[in-house]
Amino acid sequence: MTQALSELEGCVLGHLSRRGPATAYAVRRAFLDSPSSHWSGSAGAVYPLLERLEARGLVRSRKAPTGARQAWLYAITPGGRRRLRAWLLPPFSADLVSTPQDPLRTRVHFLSLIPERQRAALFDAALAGLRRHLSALQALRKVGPDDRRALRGAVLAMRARIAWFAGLRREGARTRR
Amino acid sequence: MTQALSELEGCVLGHLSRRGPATAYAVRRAFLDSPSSHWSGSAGAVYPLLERLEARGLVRSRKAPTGARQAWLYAITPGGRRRLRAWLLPPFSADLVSTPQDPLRTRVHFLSLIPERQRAALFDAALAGLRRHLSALQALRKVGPDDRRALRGAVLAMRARIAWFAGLRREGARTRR
DNA sequence: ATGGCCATGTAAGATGTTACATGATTTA
DNA sequence: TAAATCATGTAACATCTTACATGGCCAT
Repeated sequence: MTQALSELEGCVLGHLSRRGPATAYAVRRAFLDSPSSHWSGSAGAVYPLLERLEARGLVRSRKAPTGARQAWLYAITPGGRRRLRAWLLPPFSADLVSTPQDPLRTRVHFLSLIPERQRAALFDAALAGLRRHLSALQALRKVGPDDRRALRGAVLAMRARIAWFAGLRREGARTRR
Repeated sequence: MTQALSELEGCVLGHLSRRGPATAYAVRRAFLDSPSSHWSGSAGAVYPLLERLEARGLVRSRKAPTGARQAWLYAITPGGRRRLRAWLLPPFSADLVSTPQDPLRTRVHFLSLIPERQRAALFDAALAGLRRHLSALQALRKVGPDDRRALRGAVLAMRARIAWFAGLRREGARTRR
């Protein structure tokens, strides 16, 4: 009962809580405009999601004119705020703190399938890509303190991945001689 | 055309490449037994996935007795090996190197919704969970060099997250006075 | 006034999950 | 030999994605 919020549902409720009532499209824009978004903000995700949240009583909608057209304006309910707080606050389930999935790590699990002499090129390509992405992150000028704090976490995560691959490359070079 | 492999497809092909022909159940076991698995190894994922791979010519199956029952034994094909190499080796697409999703970071994006006085408790709960998970990682005794290298990446990622939250807590303490 | 983009959705498909069914094998 | 577990799937459902439809708005 009282099913927990998914990540996407938490983000949508969080958006409504911070910005006030919004149309589904405005919620989509927040995802479409976010540089770090893991989700595409696709209409087929957001519209049904808001309907589900309304069926659960976490948001309420009313028809409202946006320009000359009618659209549904969604607002978070008191119950929605309670659920959002439960999503945001401890206790944190194990999958929140466990190691996030990393597609490069997935590939490292199969490194033995790659001939030794090709591995250095793989490490270098990964390092180049990781550094490029880190630069892009650091070039972001986030406005709010929330984004700033989250961005710091992303930067630290990227530095850790770079240090990891740098170590792999050193180890490979040592092994090869 | 020649659709790229998904993460799960890459893992399954990698397993078949390393271990040789296997039944769908044996592939499932690899996921079920893996401590770090992001995937559940559910039957409903693995069985149809192998059928899709066969339809694409990347694996081939034959009926074979496993004990007294018949089951499909899947083997990777030469085309499957080529595709697996393309999945494993550079060039790496942007989403491989971009910051992996972190549910704690998602929540930090909404930290402003939490009263200041409750944030320290949040940071402490996160730190406790992160440290517990790091200990569990370090307690693992992985056998192969692949797992050892991947595990090092996971440990570094966890240390980075811990350092990040430790910083957030210090910052919060400084702000509060 | 019209061609292109913005806003509001809907539909179809991909890919995962949990739950179920069922026969073989092991264990108490 | 009965119960539990293993092995082999299938089915129903959840939740994303991309692609489509459609009407309003804006710039030329």
